[in-house]
Amino acid sequence: MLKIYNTLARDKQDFKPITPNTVRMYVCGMTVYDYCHLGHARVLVVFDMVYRWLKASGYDVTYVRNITDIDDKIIKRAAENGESIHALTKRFIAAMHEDADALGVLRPDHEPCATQYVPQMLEMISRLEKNGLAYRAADGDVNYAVRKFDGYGKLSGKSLEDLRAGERVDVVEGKNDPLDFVLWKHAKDSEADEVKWDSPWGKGRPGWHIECSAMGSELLGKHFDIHGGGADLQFPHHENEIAQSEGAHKCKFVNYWMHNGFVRVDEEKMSKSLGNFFTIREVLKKYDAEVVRFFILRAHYRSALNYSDAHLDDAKVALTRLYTALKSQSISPEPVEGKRIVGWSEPYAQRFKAAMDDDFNTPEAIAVLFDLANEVNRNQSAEAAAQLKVLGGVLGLLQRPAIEFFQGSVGWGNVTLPAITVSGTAYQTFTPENIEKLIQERIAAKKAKNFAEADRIRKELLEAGVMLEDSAAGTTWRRA
RNA sequence: GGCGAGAUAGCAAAAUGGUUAUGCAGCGGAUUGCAAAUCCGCCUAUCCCAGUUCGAUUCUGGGUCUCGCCUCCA
Repeated sequence: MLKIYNTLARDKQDFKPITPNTVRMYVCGMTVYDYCHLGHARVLVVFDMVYRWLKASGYDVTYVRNITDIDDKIIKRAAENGESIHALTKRFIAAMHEDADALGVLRPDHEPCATQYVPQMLEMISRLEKNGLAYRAADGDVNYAVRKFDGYGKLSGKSLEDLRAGERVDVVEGKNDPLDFVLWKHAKDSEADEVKWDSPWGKGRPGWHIECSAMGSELLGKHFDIHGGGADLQFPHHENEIAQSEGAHKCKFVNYWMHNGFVRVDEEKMSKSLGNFFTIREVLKKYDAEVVRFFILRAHYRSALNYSDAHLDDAKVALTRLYTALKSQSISPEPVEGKRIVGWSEPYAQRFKAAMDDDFNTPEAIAVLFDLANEVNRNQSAEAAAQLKVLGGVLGLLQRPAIEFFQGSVGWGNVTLPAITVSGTAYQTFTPENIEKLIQERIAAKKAKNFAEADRIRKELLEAGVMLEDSAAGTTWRRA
């Protein structure tokens, strides 16, 4: 049985869906005003893994991941760029999709944009007002009256007293309580029409938290199974979502709250405000996207994950070992549209499943993959290789032809090298064809027992980034 | 200041009241023309101090250090 660490309970709990065999899951996605960084990559990959595991476990899953396409930062950035909100968000939504696709992240079933759900948000704010939980402030904003909601703080483990005692809660004019948060922001004269919607409280735009409550209940119902996001959303965002949803609908909002840990740089949280972030596309220039995905899944989703080139290098070598095992065997039958039935009764698969069922313990599941690779290599087992590929596929890994992983398909047909001259011919361009010719030259040299020449070719290719490997079956190459 | 999470070998990272995690690196051997890859074997570990226990890295208490949330943040 699947166990999930529930932030609400601060403990692992048996997962019991509200409706048998179905899971309804909502994850807080991106605010689209800039490129995604590695922290975003982690949320994308982690919950993609959760989504895949739930499906592999036989659940009928509805996965919603929202897009915040209206907020202060977006307005500010659009103004700075001198472009419309829509043009800005459209651009970064496309960029986000590119990044997510590269990382092997499946598209969610729904990807709602906040601006498309303003009526549902207004409806919810009206309910809150009716239930005595919202009030109109002097400045025209509509705020949520936190102290009127019994149980505020149950997710984050904070009490209103603790929060008020905190040094960092500023008194904000217009709020009855410093902790009250905005549901509806009144329009300002300086703002473009594009960010103004009509409402019973005058023109304005939604506060940040309300979109998730409104879109969640619209697409998944008032009460659903799983809600996820980065650990920094636990408070206040998710706490406020609970207050809004339960305050409006008077029923439980979400059964299981999941939060992934941060990506760090030098033991510090990677974040935009600290400026210590690496965008996904930046990293993908240097590292294969699957290596990045593997790097993320190699750590447990709740623990901190330190980013560094050394760690990515390490992940690359480790993933190479898995692909090497796959390369040695011809795997048949090929998966049909990525779907192959997993034989869960097999011992390795059982260990894999037990690991995944234990709060998505991907490091343990990946350890099983390495044991399987050893099995493949030791016994030349095509069966083990097939299983390795299937189980890897459950994590969204190992699905490319091994040769593609080793030789890569991007960007190096045109790289010019210091010429490697063999038998009077100078090879100066880095193409698979030239590499193949050099391999043939080397084979000829070897046959002639001219090992010095054979070693020279191998060495010069290695310096150019191509590693040759001899085996009984012939010589193969891979990117070093 | 309030609340919370964590400290595992050279690095990364799981698990566990007693028995090999796993990957990388390192060492020895097999294999190879030499390498690489692979296989076999080996080496490094549980922050500190008490307590519970036949036995603790694992449980309890205290300490030290690190990180996070309390402000936008995945």
